[in-house]
Amino acid sequence: MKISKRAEYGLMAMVCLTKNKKTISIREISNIEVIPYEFLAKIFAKLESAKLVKAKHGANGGYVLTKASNKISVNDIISALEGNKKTVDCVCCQRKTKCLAKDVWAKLEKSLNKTLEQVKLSDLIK
Amino acid sequence: MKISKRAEYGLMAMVCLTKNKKTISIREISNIEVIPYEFLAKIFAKLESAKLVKAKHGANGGYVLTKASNKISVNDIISALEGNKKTVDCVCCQRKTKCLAKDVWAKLEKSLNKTLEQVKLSDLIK
DNA sequence: GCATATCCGACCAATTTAGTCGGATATGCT
DNA sequence: AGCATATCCGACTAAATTGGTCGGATATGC
Ligand code: SF4
Ligand code: SF4
Repeated sequence: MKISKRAEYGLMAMVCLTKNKKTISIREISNIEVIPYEFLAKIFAKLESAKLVKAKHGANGGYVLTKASNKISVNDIISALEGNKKTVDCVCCQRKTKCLAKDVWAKLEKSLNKTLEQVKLSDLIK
Repeated sequence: MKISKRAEYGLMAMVCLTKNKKTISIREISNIEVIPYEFLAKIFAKLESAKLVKAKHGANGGYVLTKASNKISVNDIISALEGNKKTVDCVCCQRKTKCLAKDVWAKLEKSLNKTLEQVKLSDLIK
């Protein structure tokens, strides 16, 4: 029940991106937010394949958001970065007792997503 | 963002305990729910120090709930078992930018607890 | 006093997370 | 064209966490 560094860095970087509006390079973000450069590069690779940002190669390149910041939710970002999306991997199930816990996890996950879905990137740059 | 086995087993065991009403030993639960015995013992140690269950030593011993099953929430159980309670460990913060992400984590955690608090043990034994 | 329990701490193996490195590829600029 | 500056990509490693084990101490019922 913990947010990974990947997600934390990712969100911070996205906030950074939102504020700047122009293309900004990983190197710059890495300096501003004090995030290991190589690690941040990998995070952006994921964000890109989730189509949340797009890259511009070459000199003066970097990343920009693909959508307006009020169209991107925190949930989008977390989902793109967090590998273990499911709160519990239900292998339903060699156990003798019929499982009731499952419903709890489902409920939890739903409320989790809902909460994170409500918060848009644009809400974070006040 | 994943529920640990500890918590999953713990919840299952508590449900098991709720159904039985009498003292039931770790050994029995371990057999019924197919959970490694030694591991389950450690889980119960934590549940006990959180005062959710109490032990009876010696022959025909085992565990019972300390409170009525409608007084114990899933959140109580998870909290007792999950080490990394905080979704993000905020070391606020050597970063240059003022952090806005923090509010999101706080909000997330709050909604998380609320959701799990609503579900009582007694709701799970239908 | 013995069988059956919980209790306790150290220990270990597997997995996951965080971070690194080397190099390929794409682009802007002079 | 050629160089500097970027992203891109995969393999690799180190540290932390998780899941699980073991040996023995302690408490209790019969
Ligand atoms: S949550 Fe329940 S159904 Fe799912 S794997 Fe665990 S015990 Fe089985
Ligand atoms: S959430 Fe924000 S304030 Fe907290 S440690 Fe991360 S960057 Fe710092």
